[in-house]
Amino acid sequence: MPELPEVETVRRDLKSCVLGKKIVRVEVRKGKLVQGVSVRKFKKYLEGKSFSEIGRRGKLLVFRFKGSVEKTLLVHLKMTGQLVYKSSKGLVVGGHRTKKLGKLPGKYSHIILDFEDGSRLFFNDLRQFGYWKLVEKKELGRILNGFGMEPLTDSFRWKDFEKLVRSKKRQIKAFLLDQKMVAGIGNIYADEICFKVRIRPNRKLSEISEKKIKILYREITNVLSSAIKKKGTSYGSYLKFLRVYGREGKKCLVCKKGRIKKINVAGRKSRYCPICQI
DNA sequence: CTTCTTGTTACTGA
DNA sequence: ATCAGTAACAAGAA
Repeated sequence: MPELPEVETVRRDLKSCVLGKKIVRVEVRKGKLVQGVSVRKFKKYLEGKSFSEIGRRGKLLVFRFKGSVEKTLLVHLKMTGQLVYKSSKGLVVGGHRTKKLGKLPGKYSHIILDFEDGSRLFFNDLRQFGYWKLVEKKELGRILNGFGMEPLTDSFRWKDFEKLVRSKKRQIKAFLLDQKMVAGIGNIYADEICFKVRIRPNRKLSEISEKKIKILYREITNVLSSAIKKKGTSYGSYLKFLRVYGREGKKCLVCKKGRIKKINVAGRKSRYCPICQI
């Protein structure tokens, strides 16, 4: 499941592959994954253009076109989306190869871009929740402004974060998952951040001390940036560093005593150590 | 066959 | 206004 670190990894990998390459053909196999304009207009808009920059806001990828500012392409991977690049020599970048998603194009390749040099970009999505959306400037602003604080940037300031947290009474897990609060955190990293802060995911923000809020602020940055260094969990090696996610029933790696519990918080499964987390 | 799982959003009701 | 809870989306796993 791609969260901020995975999406950032995709962004960095893709930047070195596709920027500046002319798109010569667009194949849309599942029209419903194209949003904002009709499939016909979508193809027409992309063909002949090239990307000048790839940005990111939370888990959303923002593709800018060279010499054309009226529209921007937004790509959301949701739960099972992948962007896989294949060079003309057959070198594959991104995604994670499994039996089901192995072939390129495969059963789950729904949008395919062909570049002038013979390389290709595949959008694979098993569950088809992801999307490619062409938006105008005005809507782009509206969408990007809808996200909350962007961690790992200078705008993620302690004073603003403290004010935000102090104005809410929700459970910490619900807060971390809300993209309008802090953008980019999903189920895996929310659990991992809660573990690092030693707070149970169902604890209300109003019950957390000033000291722990400061630790929370620091750990959001720490957990996300160290996951990026490992290229994330789904495609990279951060899996080895997970302390609670996917470890329910197992002994806690820190206290060696507690068994990781799994409870429902904010409609999601949440894992925590009943000894380390209060 | 049924039920559960996954992230996000829309909706409802407190 | 805020927040909790739930259905819906698709398809695979159990």
